[in-house]
Amino acid sequence: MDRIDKKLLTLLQQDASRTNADLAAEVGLSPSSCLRRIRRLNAAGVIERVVAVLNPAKAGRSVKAIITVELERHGEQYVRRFLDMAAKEPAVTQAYSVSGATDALLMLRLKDMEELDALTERLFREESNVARYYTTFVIRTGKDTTEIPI
Amino acid sequence: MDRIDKKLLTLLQQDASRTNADLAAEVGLSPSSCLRRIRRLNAAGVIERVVAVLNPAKAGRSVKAIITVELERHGEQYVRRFLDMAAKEPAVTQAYSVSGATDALLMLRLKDMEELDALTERLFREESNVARYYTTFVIRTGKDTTEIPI
DNA sequence: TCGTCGCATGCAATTTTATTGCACAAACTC
DNA sequence: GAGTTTGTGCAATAAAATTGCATGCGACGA
Repeated sequence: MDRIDKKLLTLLQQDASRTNADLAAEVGLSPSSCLRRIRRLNAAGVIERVVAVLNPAKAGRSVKAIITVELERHGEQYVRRFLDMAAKEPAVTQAYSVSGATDALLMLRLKDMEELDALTERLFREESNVARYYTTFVIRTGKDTTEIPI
Repeated sequence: MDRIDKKLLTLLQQDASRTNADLAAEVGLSPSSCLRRIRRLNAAGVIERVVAVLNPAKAGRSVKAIITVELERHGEQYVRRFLDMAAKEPAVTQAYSVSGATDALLMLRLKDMEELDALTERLFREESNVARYYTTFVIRTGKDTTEIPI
């Protein structure tokens, strides 16, 4: 993982649709050499996947909401069960168990409020071990990226 | 945006490194037709970008933290100013202003605790208009995806 | 210090993939 | 129902990725 690898990772995190020759020129390598580096990064699992990122509004998911959850029973297996259940929901994009006052945090991508209603209905029913939950809405997005500094 | 477009978007959100011919076969189109659809989705901005997603641990960023922030002055321009400042931090992957008891929420990708220390030092200095902030750590990740259901 | 080994590199040939022109068919408009 | 728009598949072409091979550089041990 030298300087060139890091540069490649930065560039690919910003735009993975560029041609290999283009990237090669930018990092100062030949296309073949550049390609071999990228393949190595792929094989090593540093690059986990290459994905298309959609415009949420144009994909009909403009509402972003965050739910913090306090469970009834806090044991590890209960937390895990809740996370598994939450992860199955397509509208849930992130599901974490967290330290602090609450047990879990969910990030949601919603079409409308009805969808939120239906979702909370499913996740927070009587038997679901949830003591309390707090819903907050994202008003403005200052930043939302998948890019990790290397 | 018919059934085929949606299927393409779903597939590309999961893996955008597949060949066009491969995708075309899966959705039941010819390569040329499939390519034109994808290009149309790109041009329309439905597909915002194509990016490489890294393995955080292998990229040396294993700590994920969430900071909720309460500002001193809550006016829109103050919130915006804070978000802009937060967005400039490479370790901040998501920065939102939110409804509810707090004003903003940040999602962080950190190398270690020192980095958190330095970051909070920068973001929450005396003059920064932050009244209070609460840091929580992600213990377990049940789900973390960029995929939006169509 | 010199020789050797391992590894990354660039070039050029090859293979694979993306792209385009074209003719045709379906849907939609007037 | 004629004309227009829009999408489609096929085949040719262009572009890109991939591979084999020879070279060069640095690390390591004799």
